[in-house]
Formats: sequence, C-alpha cells, structure tokens
Amino acid sequence: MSVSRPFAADNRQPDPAVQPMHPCGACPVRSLSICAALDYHELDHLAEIVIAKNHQPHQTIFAEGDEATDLFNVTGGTVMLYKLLADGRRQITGFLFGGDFMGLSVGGVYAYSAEAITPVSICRFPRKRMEQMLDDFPKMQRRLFSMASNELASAQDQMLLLGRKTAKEKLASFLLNLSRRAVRRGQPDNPITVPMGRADIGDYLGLTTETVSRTVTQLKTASIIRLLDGHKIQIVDREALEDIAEGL
Amino acid sequence: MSVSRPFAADNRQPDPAVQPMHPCGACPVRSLSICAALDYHELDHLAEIVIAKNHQPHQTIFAEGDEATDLFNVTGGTVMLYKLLADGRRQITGFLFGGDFMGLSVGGVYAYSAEAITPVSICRFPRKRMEQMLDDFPKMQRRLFSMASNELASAQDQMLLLGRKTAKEKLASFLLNLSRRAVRRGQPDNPITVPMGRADIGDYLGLTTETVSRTVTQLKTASIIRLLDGHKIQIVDREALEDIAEGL
DNA sequence: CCGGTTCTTTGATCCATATCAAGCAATGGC
DNA sequence: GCCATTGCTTGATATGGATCAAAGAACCGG
Repeated sequence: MSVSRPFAADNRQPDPAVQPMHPCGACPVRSLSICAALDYHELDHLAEIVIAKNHQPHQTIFAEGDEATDLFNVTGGTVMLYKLLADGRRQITGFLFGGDFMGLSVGGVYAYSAEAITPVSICRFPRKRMEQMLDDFPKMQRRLFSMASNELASAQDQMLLLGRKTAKEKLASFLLNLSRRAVRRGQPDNPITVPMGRADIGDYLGLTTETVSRTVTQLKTASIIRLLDGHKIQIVDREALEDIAEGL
Repeated sequence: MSVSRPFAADNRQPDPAVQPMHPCGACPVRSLSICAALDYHELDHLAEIVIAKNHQPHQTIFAEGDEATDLFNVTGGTVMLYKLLADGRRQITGFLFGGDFMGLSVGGVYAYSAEAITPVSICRFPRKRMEQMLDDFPKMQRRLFSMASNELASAQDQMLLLGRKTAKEKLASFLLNLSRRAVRRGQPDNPITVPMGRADIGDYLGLTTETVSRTVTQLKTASIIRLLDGHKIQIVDREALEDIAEGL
C-alpha cells in the first residue's frame, strides 16, 4: 500500500490514549472512501471535523430538500437514497454500503432522502469545513471528483437498466452488482447478503414487490440462484446470471 | 459580469491577427462551460490545448469502450449520449447542447457513446494536458466537480422518471427540461426547439417511437402543447404540463 | 412460546405500453 | 419538381408487469 501507516508498519497497536484524535486511523473503510486520498498526518485534520453517528433501521438521515449542511461517509451498514413523487411513488436511486459517500447537493439542498436500512454508522463532515479542506488538500478534491465520476457512470448503467431491461435482466444485474460491490469491500462475492426487502428492491429496479418476488422465484427454479438463511442469496450459476443481465 | 473582458470593456473588436490564440475569448457558451472558471489570462492556457471540431448529424464522436483520450465541450448543436445492450436496445442517457461537457471516463474508457444529432461544434481537450491544467487551476477542478454534481442530480431525476413515471409524465418532464435548459443558454423558454426525433425521445424516456407519438398527440389534443414548424413545440399551458410532470 | 405484525409468495385479472402493420407527411438527392 | 427514403402518426392486437387478493413464513415483543 502506498499510503504510509506507521502504526501498522511497526506492529504496534494504535493506543487510544495516545491517539485520541484518530478515529479515522482505525476506520475499516478508509481505503474505499474519500479519506483514502489523505495520508496519516492529513487525516488529523479530517478527524477534527468529523462527527461519527449511528442510525437505526427506518431512521431518516436527511431528507430531500433539507439544507445540505453536511457530507456523509457510510462506514458500516446499508443506507438507501430515494426520491418521491407527490402521490408516494418512490424511486430508490442507490444503496450505500461501507465506504460509500453521500450528500452531494445542488443549490444548497439535498436532492434525495437518505434512510438507514440496517443499523448504520456514518461519518458526518460539515460542508463548510469540508470545503476548506478541499482547498487545502487538492488530492481530496480529486478523490471526491473521481468518486462522483464513478457514481455518474453507475447512474448511467442504472438508466439503461430502468429504461430498457426486462424484470429478469434487472434482477440479474442487481444481484451481480451486489456481488461486485461486496468484493470491493473485501467480502466474499458469494453468497451475497441482501439486506433490503423485496419492496426496496422493487423501488430500485422500477418493479413492484410482487414482480421482484416472482422473478426471484424464477431464477431459483432455474437453479441460477439459491435462497439461504439470513438475507443471503447464493449465486449458483454466475455465467447464466451474467448472460441474463446483459440481455443475451 | 465578474470576469474581466478587456476587449469588450474598451469597445474594440477582437482582432484575429492580434489574438490568434484566443478562440475561447469569443466563445458563446464560455459562461456555461468548464471555461467559466477561468479568467481571460488563464484562458490562454486552455486555448493552447484545445482542438475545435465540427461534426455532422449521425456522426459518432466517440464510442463506448474507446480509450478516453479527451474531454469535450459542446459549443453548438445537439449531441446524444447513449448505451447499448447486445441485442441493440438503446438507452440515451442525455442530450447535450451548447455549454455542456462530456467525456468523463471510468477505468480509462468512455462509458457511453456520443453521436451528433444536428451539426455540432465541439472543443476537444486532451485528457493528459487537461489534468495538468486541473492541477494548476484548482478553480477549474472545482468547476468540473460542480458540473459533475449537477449531472449526477439530473441523472437521479432521470432514474425517477424512468422507473416510476407514466408515458405522459415522462413526456411532460422532458419538454419542461428542454425549456429550462434553453433558458440557461439564453434562449426563449417557449416555443422550444426539439431537434431530436421521436425514436431518440423514446430511447431517452424508456418508451417506443409509437408511444411517444401518441402521447405527443394526447398533449396536443388537450391543448397543452402545439406543434410548430421546424422541430418546434409551443407550450400552451405550462402549469398543466408541470402538474402532469410531477404526477399531480 | 405465543399472537400479532410485517414480509414474502402465489394466484387471478387487468391495463399501459409494446408490437405489428399501414398509410401519410416531410426531407433530400438529382 | 419528383421520386425515394425516412420519419411520424394512427390503428389493431398482444403482452409483461401492475394490481387486487389472500395464504404462508419470518420476525418480534412480551
């Protein structure tokens, strides 16, 4: 790893008494998040402005239209971002896991709501102080830009999915995405943990609960996946799933 | 205007013999694009690396999967960005007009294809030299980030549209977006110019050509819009259109 | 461990939009 | 200015997924 990690390097345990300002040093998702742009020293500055918080399932973290005072980094658990129409129709625009960030705003207000699906731990960075940091650490600015670019690319994939894929193709794509993202977090690619319910999956894929359920059953019956206990799904035939996801 | 423009200020015409390196100085969309971050002096550096090009309708500017060597800025005309599935199903992820930029990449290759719809003029910035500039001019980095953030927000709006809106709501949203974007370019908000065909609109909204056509007819019959010559549509009842777009 | 709540699955039916099929209108090359 | 091509509209029919309905299955608080 190119980032220096003195405490790991000399095999000492970080001592909380010596490092009271380093909650970030031990962060399990640092290498995935905005913070990966900073070395151990620069992390000090970040640690000074960060507020760590936990949220319970169904708790709203911020709502669409709220004044966008903070940027957030998910460090554990699953969060969903969504937008609503006046009559309650909902589109989930993304599921966030450890290492993902959220809170980009346009015109000073959040463009979507964020709600915890599982118990969630989150780092909150006051936007103003964060912007100051971005000026001081261009590396961080780049990192944020690169993460936004990635988000944009996956938003475009999602448009293709929503606009042009069938229910089966949507579900296959979704499961494979969960698998790929699990790998990025250092988790096994199989079986995958699916912490969100059928209704949430539906609102993410532009389907109803019932169609999600039926389509899961189809893939199960075709022996492409297997449902396990504890919100887990085993991918039995990944190649078949990939073919379906690409519309082959 | 806060950006200094010496030649405008003293009422002299820019002399091409004296200003051969200032194609950007006279750019009609400068205030909308990446370049807005730069003052007249800094623009010199940009002008040095820029390559201006024109493209004819149906011409591909770059293709999904191509090595992402450049960033682009549309200065005139209409461009579409799209992704394809193996069997030819297409999702248009965006229409670009003067001032819009494109070419963000992930993993070194373009994530979508870009094709001219009308005759188009484009500024092309070699990525490598552009990145150098971003380091030298943090303002520009910020500008790019802010533009990417806006793109992300409208991508999320589009997900809501694709996943949860009806054909009528989709079309109403589309027409209003065209109108709002025309205003940003200093054009009248009404009537709007709709340079793309029904098939392209369909592939943008997740509908077929026929459904787009039928839905346009519906709005026309309801006297909410009127079709004019030259790919123009007049919005007759904007409030009704807005209500439809929001699902009211 | 029990009863209530919530989530998931399955079934029957419906409908918005896709698909298939022409006819019609605009556009462009010669 | 005419024909060929392409794009747009309209009509008839089909269908994937929505909706309505209800029976399991998992979960949870006491």
